[in-house]
Amino acid sequence: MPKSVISDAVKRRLPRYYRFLTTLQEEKAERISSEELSRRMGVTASQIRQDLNNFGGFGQQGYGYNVDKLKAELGRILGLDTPHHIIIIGAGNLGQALAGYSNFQTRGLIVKGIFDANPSLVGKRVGDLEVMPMSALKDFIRDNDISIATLAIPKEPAASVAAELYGYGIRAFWNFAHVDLDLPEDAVSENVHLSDSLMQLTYWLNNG
Amino acid sequence: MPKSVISDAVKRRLPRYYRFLTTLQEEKAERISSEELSRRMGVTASQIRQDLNNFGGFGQQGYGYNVDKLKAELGRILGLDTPHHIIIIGAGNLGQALAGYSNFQTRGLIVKGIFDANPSLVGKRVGDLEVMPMSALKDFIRDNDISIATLAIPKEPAASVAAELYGYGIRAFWNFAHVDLDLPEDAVSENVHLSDSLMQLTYWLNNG
DNA sequence: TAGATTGTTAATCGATTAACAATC
DNA sequence: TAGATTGTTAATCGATTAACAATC
Repeated sequence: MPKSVISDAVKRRLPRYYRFLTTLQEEKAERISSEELSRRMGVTASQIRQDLNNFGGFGQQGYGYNVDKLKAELGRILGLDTPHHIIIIGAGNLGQALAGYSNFQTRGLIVKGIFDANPSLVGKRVGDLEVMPMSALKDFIRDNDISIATLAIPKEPAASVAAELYGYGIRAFWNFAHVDLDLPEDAVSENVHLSDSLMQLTYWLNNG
Repeated sequence: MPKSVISDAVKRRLPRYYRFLTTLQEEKAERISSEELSRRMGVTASQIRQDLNNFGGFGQQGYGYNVDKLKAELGRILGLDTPHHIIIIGAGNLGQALAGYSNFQTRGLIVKGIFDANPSLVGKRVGDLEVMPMSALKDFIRDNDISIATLAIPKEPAASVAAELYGYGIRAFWNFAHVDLDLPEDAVSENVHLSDSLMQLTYWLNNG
């Protein structure tokens, strides 16, 4: 199903479609037209149809899209139909917050472990997890089928920690460290640079 | 200085330039050419020059860009030369983590207060702040020159809380609630939808 | 069937890249 | 001055929107 190449812009819109479909489902809507969805989402109907047709013809002429079916298709495309096991590196405030983020569980995203290099944090309870030392990483990743590592650590250790995790087989990095990771070709990172995001607001406050 | 209209794509790249300039400064680099910067950042030199020239000619032919000057200019454009006062709504894990986020202070972003609707959290110490009740919002905003409100709350109350804050004069919203805010024209929100971001990774794991 | 709405091709728009004259 | 590198215009590329034939 991944035909030719899907542009990054399209990929980044998929979770938003998924979110609106979830809302429609909660409203017990059975079907939705691209026209009606476009009004709700504030994008063009044309874009919705183009985006979806990158992955297949999920609609039906004269009818529109079946809400349940389309949501299931999007979930499948987004990889939400199979569970993913996640670890968090860094048990500071942010790491702890992410460990308890309830939105994940509902999407098959399971936080299996949390680690910290600081011995004084090791053993601390975080939700129903216990902070583990970095020395436990290798075995834990192997034994728990971990596919995503979250980096909730300062920028200085980020590169070497990422390299270590790569060595243990991790290929997907969710990076909150304020630095861009330089990873091998077969790995990918999604950056959440919080201060970059906040600067969009200070920019706007400054430049109207 | 905000000539014509700056595209969103350009605006979103500015913090990344700023970050690389900071690194160059730490390396005591005095000047940088668009060519050398392009190599470091993995973008084209042409794009760098185009982007910067939206705001003015900060370089010099035959020399390149002065690191200190360019960083200062970018900081000014991003509104980092004047302090911004921020409040955080929601003193859960995420709100607390954001309250303690040290990257902000260095950029003139000052967290002045944190609020929660849950009475059992009110009075709790978070760093050197104390959680305040929602009833204190109005006066606090007026007395502390608050320009940005961070929403670290569930999606259900997000719309009404944003409306309340708008009523108190807030025009910039940093939104972590998993919903898109519908704000009046003269306000702006920057969304940080964490699970949307994580889904970029599950997508990738699924579709290579 | 007729009406509605998709899937898809074509047209437009905007963003990125290339090229080069201006100039330090 | 000659060499280097910007600022900026022109060319290309890609993404968005419009249009409409296909079809449920």
